[in-house]
Amino acid sequence: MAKELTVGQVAVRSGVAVSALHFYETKGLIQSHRTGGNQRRYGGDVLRRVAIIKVAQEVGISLAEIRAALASLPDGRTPNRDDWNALSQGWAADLDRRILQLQKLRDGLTDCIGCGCLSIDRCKLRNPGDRLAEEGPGPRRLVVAPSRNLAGA
Amino acid sequence: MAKELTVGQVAVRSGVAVSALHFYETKGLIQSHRTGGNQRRYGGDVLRRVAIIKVAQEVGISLAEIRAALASLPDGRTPNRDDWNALSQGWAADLDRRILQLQKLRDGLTDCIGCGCLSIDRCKLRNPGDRLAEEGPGPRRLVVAPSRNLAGA
DNA sequence: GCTTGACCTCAACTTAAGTCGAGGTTGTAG
DNA sequence: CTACAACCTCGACTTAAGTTGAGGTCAAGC
Repeated sequence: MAKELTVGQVAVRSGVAVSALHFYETKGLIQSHRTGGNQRRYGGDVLRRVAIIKVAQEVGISLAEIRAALASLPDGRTPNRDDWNALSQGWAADLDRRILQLQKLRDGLTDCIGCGCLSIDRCKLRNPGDRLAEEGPGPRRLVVAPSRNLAGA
Repeated sequence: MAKELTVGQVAVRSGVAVSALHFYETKGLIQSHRTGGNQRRYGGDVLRRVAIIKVAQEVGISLAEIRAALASLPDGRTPNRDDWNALSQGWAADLDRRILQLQKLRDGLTDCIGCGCLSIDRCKLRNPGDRLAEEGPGPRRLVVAPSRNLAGA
């Protein structure tokens, strides 16, 4: 068997706090088995998983979505290159969408804020791409982080 | 005087919940004066301010940063086009940085996750642009939302 | 002049992604 | 075999950006 890692070792080698590793485990993002004394031991692939988690987070993906994506990895065997590849495909596509959205936003920003046209009702920034189109008054749903559903990727 | 608006009217016309308007006021993002009966009344420019707040949020700017930026607007007079323009300049620049960062991330994603090179120590995604370079083990500072300081804009 | 809807304050709750500390156990080096 | 570092669980705390509700007041139409 490959060498097993303790939480502390994983923490050092992944650059993630022990508390975060515990947290990820409670959220089902990583797994461990326990020694007789109830201490966690990790297989080598946990480092890869943690790396994926951090990269995905940096890209703006929530832990819930990451969990869903990681859940699509094979359960029995160690994931191979194709498995990881499938993951990255979906995220790269999502990233593309997000980049496009930001570009649209940037292009509209100067126009909209700067020029005085920001009229709330017909401004292209306030209503980007028709979303939130016509829902009447009252609170809109929270649209701060515009990441789409990519759990199925 | 231009017509004054109640919170409810501002809520309907801006598409923001009354509770959010109260919240923005406690945070110093908008102001009101009060009637004899202690009810809020807003000037017309509040709609503009709220619009800016929502647009900026969509772009990923925090309320604290928005507050700082709005604080740079003239206090006595109603902000004019140039004032708003100065605001948008800084944010557009920040947006550009963010877009570039995301593009770098996307380019690295397939390479890094897909190809099997994701080695934690020397991966270009795990250490994008040298930040977080060498700080030893232990918890890193929170770097989930990579927006830079733009309060001064 | 009263009823009803809009408004007021304040405190508690929410979610995400963890951190921190207390109090107790394990494992390993000397 | 003992000391001490590393581990365990659990609950409370943090920040952002609000929402929800309780308990009470204001204002406008009939």
